[in-house]
Amino acid sequence: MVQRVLSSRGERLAESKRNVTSYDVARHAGVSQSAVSRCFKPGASVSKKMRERVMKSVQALGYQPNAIARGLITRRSNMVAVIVSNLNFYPEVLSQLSARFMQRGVHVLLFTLDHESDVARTLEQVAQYRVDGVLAAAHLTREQMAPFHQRNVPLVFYNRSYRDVPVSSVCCDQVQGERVLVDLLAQPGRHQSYALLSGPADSVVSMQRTQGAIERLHELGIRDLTRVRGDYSYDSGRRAVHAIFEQRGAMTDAIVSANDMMALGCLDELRHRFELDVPGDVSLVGFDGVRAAHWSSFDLTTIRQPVESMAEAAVTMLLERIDNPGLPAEKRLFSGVLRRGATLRH
Amino acid sequence: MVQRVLSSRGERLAESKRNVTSYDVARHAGVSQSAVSRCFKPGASVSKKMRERVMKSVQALGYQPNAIARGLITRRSNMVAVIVSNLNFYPEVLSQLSARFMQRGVHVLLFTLDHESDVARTLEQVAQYRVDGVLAAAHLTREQMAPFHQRNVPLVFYNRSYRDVPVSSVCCDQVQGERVLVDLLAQPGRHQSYALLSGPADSVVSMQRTQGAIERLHELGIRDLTRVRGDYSYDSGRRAVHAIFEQRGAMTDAIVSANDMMALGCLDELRHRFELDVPGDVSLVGFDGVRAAHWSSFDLTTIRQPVESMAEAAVTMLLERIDNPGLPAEKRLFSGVLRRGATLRH
DNA sequence: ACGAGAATTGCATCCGAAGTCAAAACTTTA
DNA sequence: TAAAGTTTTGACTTCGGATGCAATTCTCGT
Repeated sequence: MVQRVLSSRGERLAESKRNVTSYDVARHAGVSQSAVSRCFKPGASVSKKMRERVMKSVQALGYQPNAIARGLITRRSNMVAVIVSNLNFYPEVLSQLSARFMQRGVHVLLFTLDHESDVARTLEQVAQYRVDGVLAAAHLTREQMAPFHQRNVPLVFYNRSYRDVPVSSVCCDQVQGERVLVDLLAQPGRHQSYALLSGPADSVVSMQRTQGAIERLHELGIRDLTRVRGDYSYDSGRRAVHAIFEQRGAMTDAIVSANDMMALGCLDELRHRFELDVPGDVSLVGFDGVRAAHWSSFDLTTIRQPVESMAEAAVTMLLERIDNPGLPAEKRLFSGVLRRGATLRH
Repeated sequence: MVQRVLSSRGERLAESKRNVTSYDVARHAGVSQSAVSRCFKPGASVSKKMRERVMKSVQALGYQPNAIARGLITRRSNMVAVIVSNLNFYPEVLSQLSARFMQRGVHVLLFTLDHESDVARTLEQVAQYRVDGVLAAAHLTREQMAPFHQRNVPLVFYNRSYRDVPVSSVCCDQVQGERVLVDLLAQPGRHQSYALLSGPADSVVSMQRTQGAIERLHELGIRDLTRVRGDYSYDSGRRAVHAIFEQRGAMTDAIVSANDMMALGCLDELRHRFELDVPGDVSLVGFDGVRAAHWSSFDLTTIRQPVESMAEAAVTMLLERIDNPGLPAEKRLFSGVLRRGATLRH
């Protein structure tokens, strides 16, 4: 009994809550549905009187146009998919992207990928929502991009560039950044023995940074270096110090880390576990310019990625390509900005 | 001439790229559109033969059901809005929420609010997209929630609770957490002079934490304390140390910070600028349990919010209410977990 | 092989807004 | 004031998939 009562009440509620549609507004205002629709289209042919009348009914009924229905007929969802590989690593980027999209009235459908997630299924979902464009801060294979190209859905990559695929991207110049760092480290007489701490094997960014460093070290005649691999995390940075010292004894006096997080892990482990002085005993450089690198406990020497400019560029590129599907793919490369901290020996 | 050719090519492209619909599949397979639709509805009445035939055409044409169109007819967008006030402050939360929603096949429409953003306009957007539910990790006024209640859109708050409004929320018990911290600090003979560093004036969480601390200090007979205000950031933590010492000279030997970020700022400033020993000269506690609090440079004593459990609870509560609109509002309160670091004098 | 009953399929309609086009209302001009 | 031109307005169709219902096909028992 109670159940029956509740359920009938639920039904009545359900009915009363039915969203008001443009038809409801039209009826209330005594005009046609088209008229209501036109009142929400900027630049449409509507008389002042009509607009007032309609708007009054809109207010009265609390009408909100249904973006889903609109999207169906206009074939424009006004949404973009933002795909990020792992939020923890660089939250600023997402924050920047989101703010800039919102500011331009574009909505963000967020997709996060971690190691367990099924990329194919995720991309299927992206496709099903008929987003107007895709901003990917994650690695996609060529096959995975193909559907977007076929459907003419603009795709912009953030910090992933594909040498042979004509796809738009906004990147920080990883190679050049590392070269700058290596040049600093390798000033004559400064350091004897180098270690290179790279990121996960499947990270193109890590690969580029590592390659950039190696390349420049080679050019400078330094071929002998310890190499270890981490996973971009603070903890892996700590572990890496052990791995380095195991390979070389405690000779190493310069560490090049593929990102800041690991560099901070190294720094803490060097100082607190090994009781070494940085930069006195070991010099250390990172890459990214995360907030914590600036903290006075660390004051890390690093290359700061110009996140604001890059986010702005990425958002602009994507929206331009949505408005103008004919635009060719374009790669924009931003230089990182050297931040001289106190983790580098003089 | 070239133009003409290109444009005609463009048109053909444009046509060929027109998304394939269930009608296209139906025609290709020689069945009705309904049949195609049913093949995508789990548990629908479809014969094996039919399903095979349809799926073959689906493969052949690369058909992807249009989630927008589906949403229009089913009145279920399968999207929830996640509203976060500022990504920088606690990225883990968003990461957790996103992963858990995705895992359950629910899509996340992300809205970020900063101080400049127009909350009303943002909420209007949320409403227009007919999301199935809203998860808010941001402060909303009662008036701002009202439309969701009226439309029966479930709303769950993350770490904001409203005393007098029957709205669902998942919170960490800020008050209890602070009491635990204060009890630790205030063990007999440990500290002489307390300072309280609170967060932004408009943060309810900060208010609760601050009140919790004050309350317990009062109960313990400690009424005399320095109070300063920060904005949750590391830098404001650093500045706060100056403000505290200006008010009291350097007497203060216990600082209660309303969050970890500010606590880390304090810690760095105390150690590196004031060359004080923590915990030797000053004890310090934070709140949140952010990653950096665990780093060996800091090893902060704090209360860790059980982010995983809270995220899981929030997601579950929201989805339950979407499936079952009759469920009453519910407030779930999680206790924080004390993390004993090394910033507290013995 | 036939008919009752169950399982499958297709037709028609709906969701809610936008766009097309012709009719209606309003302006201007002679 | 009527004709011609301009602006507004409304009827109808469309977007793409879901669903109630009737028609069809398939099972199975006799």
